Amino acid sequence: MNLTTTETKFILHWGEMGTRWGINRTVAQVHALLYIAGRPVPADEIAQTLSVARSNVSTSLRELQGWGLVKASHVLGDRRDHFETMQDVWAMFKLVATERKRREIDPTLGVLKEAIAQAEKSGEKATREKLAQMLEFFETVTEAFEEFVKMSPGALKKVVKYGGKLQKLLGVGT
Amino acid sequence: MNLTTTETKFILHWGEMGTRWGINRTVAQVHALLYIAGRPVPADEIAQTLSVARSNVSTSLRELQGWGLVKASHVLGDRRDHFETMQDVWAMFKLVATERKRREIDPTLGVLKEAIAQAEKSGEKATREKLAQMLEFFETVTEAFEEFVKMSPGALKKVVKYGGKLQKLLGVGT
DNA sequence: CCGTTCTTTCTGTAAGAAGTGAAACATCGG
DNA sequence: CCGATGTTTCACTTCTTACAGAAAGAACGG
Repeated sequence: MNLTTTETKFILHWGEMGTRWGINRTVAQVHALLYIAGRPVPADEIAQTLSVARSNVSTSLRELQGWGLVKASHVLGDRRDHFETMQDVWAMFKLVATERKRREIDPTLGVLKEAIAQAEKSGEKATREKLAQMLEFFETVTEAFEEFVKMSPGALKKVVKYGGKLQKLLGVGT
Repeated sequence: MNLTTTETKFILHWGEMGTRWGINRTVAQVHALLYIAGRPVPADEIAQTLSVARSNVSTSLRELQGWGLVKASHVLGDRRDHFETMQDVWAMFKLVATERKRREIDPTLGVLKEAIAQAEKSGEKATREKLAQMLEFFETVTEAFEEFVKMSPGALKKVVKYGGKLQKLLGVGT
């Protein structure tokens, strides 16, 4: 697959973004490539296009499949696995966000709850209080987030549009 | 400073969380420590408590100050700088989120816009369209996010509480 | 000023993550 | 069942980042 300069620029940037958010550069690049391609691509073609080892692509694809971002598909007359990603950006985001919540936020909630119980038992009042505040924050944001990802993009846009008014309606200041 | 097991557990977990989100482990630990301490702490005490090099603490504090999360303060009769972090979790979150948006999302919007213009010029219709969708997504989410951080925690809770009803009110499905 | 205390910068080392290529493994057609 | 094709796993290398410790740099007290 031959990339135009535009496509290359996008893929490289996407890779950088990935690293900043704790996602492997190659993984992010593979995903970007599949998004741009918009069709099932065989692994070796990905490797060639991105100039990375075939094995590296294999690992990255497995990772992406683990996130539910990529699925394997097949093309008639071709034994090779092909891979494609969803073309709906909002759906992509939901997947990743939900999965990260599950993998990272939920365990954090657990740790906080445990720590609070422990602090309670050993009479560490100040620490207990701080952890409780943190827990409350996480719980609120988590719930808000869950409402958020339930929305359709259209709904989201309306909420943004009327956001200020809604806040007034609810009688809460900024 | 002597940490209880509860505090240690929290600080270690916070460090891990940091690494998963592209934040240096020590930086995150220092921040957690200051949050738990809830009072100005001198750098050498931080180093001792976390068992890291004094220089490492210095770098981490500088980083945290860059995020606006930590500020230096002074204690009468002590020449050493002391450092403290805000105790309001919501405020902390706002700071970090806003700053990350500035450092990472905004440049991404720029790259996308450039790439779209370029794709337009060179007639890459499909690519242009995909990038445009991505840009639209980012813009919508960014706006939503801006409404979000404007809210007080109280407002947020109400929105969560009435979230479903609001969506119905707006006539948008899930 | 000069010694003391505290802070930051810098350089080398160590730890960790990412990536390659070879080898093992699987699948399929004939 | 065997050769061909495609995929994954694994051991090793490379690259990056984090960290420690030394040295340099400030700030202050006397």
